[in-house]
Amino acid sequence: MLQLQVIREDQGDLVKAFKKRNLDAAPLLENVKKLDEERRSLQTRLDAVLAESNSLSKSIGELFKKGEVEKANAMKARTSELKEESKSLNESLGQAASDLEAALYLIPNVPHESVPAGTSDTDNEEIFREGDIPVLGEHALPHWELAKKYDLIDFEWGVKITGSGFPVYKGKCARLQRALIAYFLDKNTEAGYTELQVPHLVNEASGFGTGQLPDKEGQMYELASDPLFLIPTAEVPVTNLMRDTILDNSDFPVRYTAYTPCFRREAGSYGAHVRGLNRLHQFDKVEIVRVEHPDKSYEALDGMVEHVKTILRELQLPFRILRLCGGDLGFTSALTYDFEVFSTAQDRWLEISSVSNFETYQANRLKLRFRDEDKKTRLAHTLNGSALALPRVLAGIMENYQTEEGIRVPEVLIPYTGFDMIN
RNA sequence: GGAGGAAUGGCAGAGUGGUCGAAUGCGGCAGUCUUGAAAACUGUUGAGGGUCACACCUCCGGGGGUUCGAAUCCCUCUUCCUCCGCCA
Repeated sequence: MLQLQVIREDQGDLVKAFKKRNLDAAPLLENVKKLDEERRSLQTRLDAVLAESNSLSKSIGELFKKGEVEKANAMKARTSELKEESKSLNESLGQAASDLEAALYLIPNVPHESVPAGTSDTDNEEIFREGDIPVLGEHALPHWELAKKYDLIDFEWGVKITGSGFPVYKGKCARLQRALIAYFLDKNTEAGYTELQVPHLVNEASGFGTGQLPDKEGQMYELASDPLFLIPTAEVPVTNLMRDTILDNSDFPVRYTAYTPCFRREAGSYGAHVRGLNRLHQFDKVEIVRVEHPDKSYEALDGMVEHVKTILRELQLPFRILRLCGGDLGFTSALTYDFEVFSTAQDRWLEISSVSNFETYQANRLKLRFRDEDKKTRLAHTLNGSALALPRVLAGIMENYQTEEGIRVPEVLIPYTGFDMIN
């Protein structure tokens, strides 16, 4: 959530910035300002009542000590008046505070100045492209056909034991997936990220911390028997590790990587675009998460982009990088780069990574701060990215590496798979 | 799952109704000394709200209660520890 201070001190720049998101923020911001003033005025009044009550209590104590019981008892009358008053003020204050919070939750992150205006994914700005798109010929198959041909993924089995969108990977494909996970983790570790294994269930507080709650609970699976959620991404548990934390300036950079399955309830549409591995309820992903000094976060973002590039380069997959436009930018993100791999057999780009800087938006909810040079506590910046999401990388490899003899295994993965051809 | 015990500042650990935002030690920071460092000594050192700055207010695991007044008493929840049971 946005910092109140930013909204209080705003000179109209915010409204302008939110236009890129096609959002008329003026009424939202005005509402927040109004509620903030209400809250503060209630707080001031409550503080005054409590101050009087505190000092009376002290006097009463002293009077009792001196044995002036009558005087003390006389003062008690005033105290109980104050108590009533503080009780009702406190209730109003609680209401005002939660109204204010609710109003703040409605405001998305401020887009970075480099974010292009636009309404949908067609307005995203391509900033980089690399790799040769293989020529496959007419016999080329999309990955769901390849999965059948070589008996690699069983979607029906998944339906049988769970439901649609929960595929079962078999044989060499399962092995290939395991190889990719190990390879990604190794690359991330090499790049300075510390590997973590984290729980795949999180509590409510964690959902709030990274912004899945209160609005997007429909996207997460919730347990019926306990107030826990299956994680939609490793971002949630990993970033929340640092909730309610004050880092030291020397703790930067904080860099973690984690492999987890990801669970998404989102129904999605049906048709070619969600066939096969394109859209699933459960998939695997290796995530990278950073916490940075505000002065360094964009440098860090660039570093993450470069890092993902080197992985795709090694896998020899044709890819491009998009800078998301305001209309496509996630609610909590200030700047996001999407990586897409070209699938020749599907003749379309597949999103395989999303790298974002959240600036202080998540940190504000998380109360993730650091002590700066002057020893003041300030909010840190959080960033994360996929390095990488498995299913579409797998699809890209299957489709782009297919030959008459079978599916070749990318060079860098052979040490992990132990075989060089799936057939 | 059963029986006990515990939860206090970065850490350790006092504090059982007012003089407690909280002793003491360690750690951190600043200074004295030193060519420099260490040691020693001195000072300083929680977070949030509020204010031009003070004042003032809140916070001793979470929530509720008793009381003029709660870290301290009561209820409740959560978590941790010990013992027993079960189990990968």
